[in-house]
Amino acid sequence: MYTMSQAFRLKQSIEDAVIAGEFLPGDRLDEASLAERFGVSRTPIREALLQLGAEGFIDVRPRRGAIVSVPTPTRLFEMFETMAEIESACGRLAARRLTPDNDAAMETAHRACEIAAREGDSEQYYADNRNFHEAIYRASRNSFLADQAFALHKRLSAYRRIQLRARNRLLQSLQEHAGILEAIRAGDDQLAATRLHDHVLVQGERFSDMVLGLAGDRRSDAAASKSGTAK
Amino acid sequence: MYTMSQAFRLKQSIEDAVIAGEFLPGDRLDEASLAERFGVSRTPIREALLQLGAEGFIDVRPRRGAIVSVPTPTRLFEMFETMAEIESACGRLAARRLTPDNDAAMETAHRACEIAAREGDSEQYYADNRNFHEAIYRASRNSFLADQAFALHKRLSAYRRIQLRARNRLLQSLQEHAGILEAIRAGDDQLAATRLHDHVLVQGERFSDMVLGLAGDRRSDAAASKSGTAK
DNA sequence: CATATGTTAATTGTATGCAATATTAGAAAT
DNA sequence: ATTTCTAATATTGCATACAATTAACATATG
Repeated sequence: MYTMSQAFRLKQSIEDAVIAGEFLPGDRLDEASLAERFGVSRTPIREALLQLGAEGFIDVRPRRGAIVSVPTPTRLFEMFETMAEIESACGRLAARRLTPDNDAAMETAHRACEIAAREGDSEQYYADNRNFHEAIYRASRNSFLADQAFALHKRLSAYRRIQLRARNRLLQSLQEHAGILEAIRAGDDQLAATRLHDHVLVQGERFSDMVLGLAGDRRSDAAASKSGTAK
Repeated sequence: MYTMSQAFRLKQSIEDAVIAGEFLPGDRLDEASLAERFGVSRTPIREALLQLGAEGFIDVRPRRGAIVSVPTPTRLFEMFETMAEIESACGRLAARRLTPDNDAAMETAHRACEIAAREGDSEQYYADNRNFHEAIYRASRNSFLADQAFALHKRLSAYRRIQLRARNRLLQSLQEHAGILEAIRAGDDQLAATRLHDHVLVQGERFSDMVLGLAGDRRSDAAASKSGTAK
């Protein structure tokens, strides 16, 4: 099936590049250079950028070009809080509807995380962690909710990656995963929801604390627009 | 400020037309006729369609054009279930964080619903109902979550409208609103969440029952792709 | 030296043309 | 009459050209 449009492939490529950290928040994505880089005209590039903009991945300001979104610390916290609520919902449903297939998928992903954590391989853990969370999304047996969850997960990946650098955070994360699995398997939807909520939100809180440089205050976001500039 | 691009205006216009029911699920949105209708070239039309596609409002299939999405009954149920979870989250946060402004906004919207319901004006209730729910989204004091909620609310509007036609449903809906408000004001986040969840999900369940033509089975969605065709 | 202003350069927005693909209509065969 | 294959038709995808707007820069002025 080689019937896929260029614009769609480009959308994927640009998204991947952003997720991989090749383009940092604040970087400009001008159509001409991207067109040259991918060996196409501006048209499919534009179409890809507009779609990514509609998905919230990047900011496309009329007449002023596209940049990788630079959320304020407050906004970032809100995004993590929303992620926490959505993942909670997935866990709640998963606890009620768990099937053997979904259980096995979560187990496999969890085992992979365990290995990566033991070896302190944060890059690998980052990948396995994504699979673990995706397995939970699917276990909700609500494919629409799962899609929404995964989309937001991707949008936050740039920030989560930074958070998972610390080694002890890796082990703590793994332990939380175990607790989540336990609750889902016990069919305790309430507990699964709160454990997932806390697991996700602690990342967001730690991250915005990190960005703010001070703990416990998420109101002051004046210094937000000063981050990353293109090389 | 007349600096807004055509593509953006078109996106809004097409979205409005879909929400207003001018284009029904399944209707084809071909670039040429839309271009003629709006007096522009295909380019900005294409850009608008691609953006709407990225937001999930319409389906753009490569080389096969765009159509207004035709969710299967199962998919529709999943969307309502997701809406229920997101609205729950909004209500839960609102119950914890309620401010006088947000309280007043909800009250105003609720009063408007009350009048429309008493008069049996379902078209008016439809509009006021949207405001009421939007007031709850904002009361969550998480603007990102509120945006997500509103976006999904818009996507479902075509289906909710049909549901609200019945008069007794109007009065029941209003009563549920009262209960939701009560729980939020009492600061009972748990109760607010479950009441909102049930309020939203009952719509989804009733609707998919309606689509299926049979109650209690949401598995058989074979007849899904048979709905609306362009005139 | 800082600020304002006018001109130039760079970038985005839209239109048009052509190529590639899908859809439809028609003819032929069963 | 129904099905299948082929050819005509229509529609989408991409490239290019031009127009409109913004950003950058130099120059003048306080």
